[in-house]
Amino acid sequence: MYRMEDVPDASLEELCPVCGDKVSGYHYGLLTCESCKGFFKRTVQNKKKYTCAENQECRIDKTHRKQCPFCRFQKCLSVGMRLEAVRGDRLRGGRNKFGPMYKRDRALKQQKKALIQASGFRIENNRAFINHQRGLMFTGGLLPLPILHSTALHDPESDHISYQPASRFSLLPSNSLGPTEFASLSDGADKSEYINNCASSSDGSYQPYSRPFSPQGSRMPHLVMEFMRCDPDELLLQNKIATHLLQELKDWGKGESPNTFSLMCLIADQTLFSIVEWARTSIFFTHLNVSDQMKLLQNCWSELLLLDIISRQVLYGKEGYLLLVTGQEVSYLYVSSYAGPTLASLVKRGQELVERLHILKLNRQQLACMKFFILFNPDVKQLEDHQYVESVQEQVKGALLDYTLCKSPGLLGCFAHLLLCVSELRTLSSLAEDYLYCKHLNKEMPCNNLLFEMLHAKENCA
DNA sequence: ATAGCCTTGAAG
DNA sequence: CTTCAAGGCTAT
Repeated sequence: MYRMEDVPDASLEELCPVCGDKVSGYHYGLLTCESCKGFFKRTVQNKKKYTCAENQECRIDKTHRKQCPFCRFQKCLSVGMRLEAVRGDRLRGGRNKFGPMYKRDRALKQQKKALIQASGFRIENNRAFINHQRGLMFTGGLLPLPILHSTALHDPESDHISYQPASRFSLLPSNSLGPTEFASLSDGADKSEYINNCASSSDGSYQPYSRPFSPQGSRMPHLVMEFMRCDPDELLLQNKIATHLLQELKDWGKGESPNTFSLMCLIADQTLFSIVEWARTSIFFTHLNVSDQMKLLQNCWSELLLLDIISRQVLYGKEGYLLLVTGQEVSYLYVSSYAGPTLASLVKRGQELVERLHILKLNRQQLACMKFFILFNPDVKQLEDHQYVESVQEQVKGALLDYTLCKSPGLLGCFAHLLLCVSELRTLSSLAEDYLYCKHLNKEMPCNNLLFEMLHAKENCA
């Protein structure tokens, strides 16, 4: 019996993010199967136009992939396959500019594997995950984790927690490129490099999400595209936070491990760092002076943190489980057994919000807008550049409205519902802050961290 | 049209 | 030289 880490090339054990078939290598930006590689090539080379007979949401898997080329191609694009990697000149052989990216992705996977080994996680067989979602708890798992393991209520036999294989997410989404790589992609006049007109904006900058074959009705406002560029990639984030967490755990000492609550604080803290980093380097925010930046972040950190958690459930989560930023899944059964009444009701309302956003079919584009909407809150007191913040929020609102109307033309209420969700989020975040503050008063909170500082900063403002 | 296998050729 | 992701070929 093979263990995952003994398999010669684990990357080939992964599944095609488009259809779930066996991966044959890197093709057009990421690991895919041979058939989707061919399909993507044919489509782009021959400039094929497909239409969907259904509602543009056909399920694409190994058996159904032939049925709707429209949805298959949509999925190709949405998981991050690159139009630019299909050569306009049909030149054969050699390498293109994606080479270094593939190399980096390999290194990342290697690192992740090492991480998983070091931490005692057992990665699940992806095939098992796709085929037997129901039975997973009993078959795939075997996961007594060092993390999330210290509460007496957790029974390792019942496998409430499982490791979430990263390959469910797009492995190399368009926005995982660094700035230098953006530059190198956009100025490519290489003879073997096919830059599609539609993939480059008029100012020459790279626009990952514009697509030449986009169906009518999903044209993306320019601003939404800008937001998407600022949006961190889930897999990179997962790696970063998992790495950090492991380091912290090592520092913690061998003997005792932190309790579940402390662990959650560590994770929240790291997430908060990533949120601040996101804001710090984002469009519009960089134009503000530091003082206003601080005020905005102190105002909305908990909303953004909560939105991060909730959106993860909507976009990637599965029923009955809480998906952590580290990729682990925690059964709600476990959560509720652990939580007191306050936390339990928070979690319940959170789940309801997840459900509402799920029904609204929240996607990453809308999420990106919501984050900016929350960040640029003109209600924050004593802003030096109040007018600017207000105008940004108006622009964000406009972009979200445009995008949402394009996306679901029939559903006028969709936009309004999203705003209602933002408002519910605000309520929940305020409750969550209260909860954390109580924890702090009871001296149950670790306090040398950003989470604690944020909690404190607001208290001083109020 | 699809998808498995083949050939090519610049980068390392 | 070897690698391996690009395009090409062809039976289904």
